[in-house]
Amino acid sequence: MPLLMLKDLPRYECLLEAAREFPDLDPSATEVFLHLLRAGDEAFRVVESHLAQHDITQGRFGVLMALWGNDRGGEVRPPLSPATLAERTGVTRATMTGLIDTLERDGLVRREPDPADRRMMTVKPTRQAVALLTRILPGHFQRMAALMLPLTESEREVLVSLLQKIANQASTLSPTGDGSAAPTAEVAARG
Amino acid sequence: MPLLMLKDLPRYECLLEAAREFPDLDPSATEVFLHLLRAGDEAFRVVESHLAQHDITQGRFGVLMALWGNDRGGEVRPPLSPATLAERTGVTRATMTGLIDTLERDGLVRREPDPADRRMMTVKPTRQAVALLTRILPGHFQRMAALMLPLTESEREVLVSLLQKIANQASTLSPTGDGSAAPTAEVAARG
DNA sequence: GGCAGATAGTTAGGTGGCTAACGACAATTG
DNA sequence: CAATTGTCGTTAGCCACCTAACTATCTGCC
Repeated sequence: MPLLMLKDLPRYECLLEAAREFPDLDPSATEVFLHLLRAGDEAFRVVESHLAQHDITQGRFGVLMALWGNDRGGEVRPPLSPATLAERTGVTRATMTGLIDTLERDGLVRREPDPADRRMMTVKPTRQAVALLTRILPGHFQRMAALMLPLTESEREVLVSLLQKIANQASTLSPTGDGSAAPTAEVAARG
Repeated sequence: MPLLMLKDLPRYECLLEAAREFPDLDPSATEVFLHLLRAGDEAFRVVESHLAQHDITQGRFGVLMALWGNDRGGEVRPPLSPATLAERTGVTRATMTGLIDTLERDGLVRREPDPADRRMMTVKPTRQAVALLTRILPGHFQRMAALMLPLTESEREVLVSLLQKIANQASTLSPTGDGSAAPTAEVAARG
């Protein structure tokens, strides 16, 4: 996707050298950060290129998965609104409007007004969407499995727990993670 | 950034349940995949929001870092071309054209024709770019360090090695990783 | 009832990513 | 030398992401 800054990551010696000039630079932290972004980016691209073979993008796929997940599990659940989809897939409502536009144009989704609240719409997947997912998912799962093939089960557990620590820490640092001023002030104290 | 598909990751029991329906679904692999993308995305956003405070984006920051890195280390190195910058930052040449456009508009880089090869341009950072980086970098390093604070040094080493395994595996699976047909055939064998 | 504030969806404008195709030029090869 | 082949930068068009602002509607409080 769009987030890799350096194709060839800097060697560790270069980080050590740069750390002499910048006391704030933590070489091992920087190294983890760069490897995290690179691994995430490459894993993302593997899946993305597969979805592209079915003429679908990650954003649209996420919407279809959210809709599909809502329609499974026996119980009858109310259809989802654009706002709910935006929240579950992690994009803004404005972005969701665009995604639903293209999905609707391609016949994968239908918009219908919500009978109870006239501000709201409901979004429902069409049969073609279900058929498309049925075609895509096996290969999608195979690729995720193939990506993790080099890792043993215990390595996977370790990796998940370490990634969770980073994600939790990011939540406390990020503006969306609430905390607002406190972490910024602390981090920027020396800036 | 744009790569998270599910804000709240599915619980492991749901993955186990879904695996009964989809024999290709490897629950632990899927879990690692989702955590990897989420952690990468959140870490990315932490840094991105800091850069945004200085009116700069990740893509532009990457270009400036590449230019800055080229001008350091004593030796006189020839200025970089857009094609080289594209390769080092991992985007296409077309994308680099756009990035350089906005950087030039904002007075952070200058384009000059290459005297030796009239197809080529050279891209040089301005003084303002150096000043901007000097302002940004301390906070940038602080944020990377803060993100990794919950990890011990040995955990960082383990994490890097596990991430490397995934990145290597992605290279063998992805179309850019050469291999072209072979991995696809293997992965799709059961599809 | 009536008005203030919150919420849903959209629109407008900007950015950055991609592919495909181009013109200009360089390098190779007959 | 001429022709082919390849490379560089750009352009055009698409998509997805964002923020900010808008309209319509609902909710709650006087």
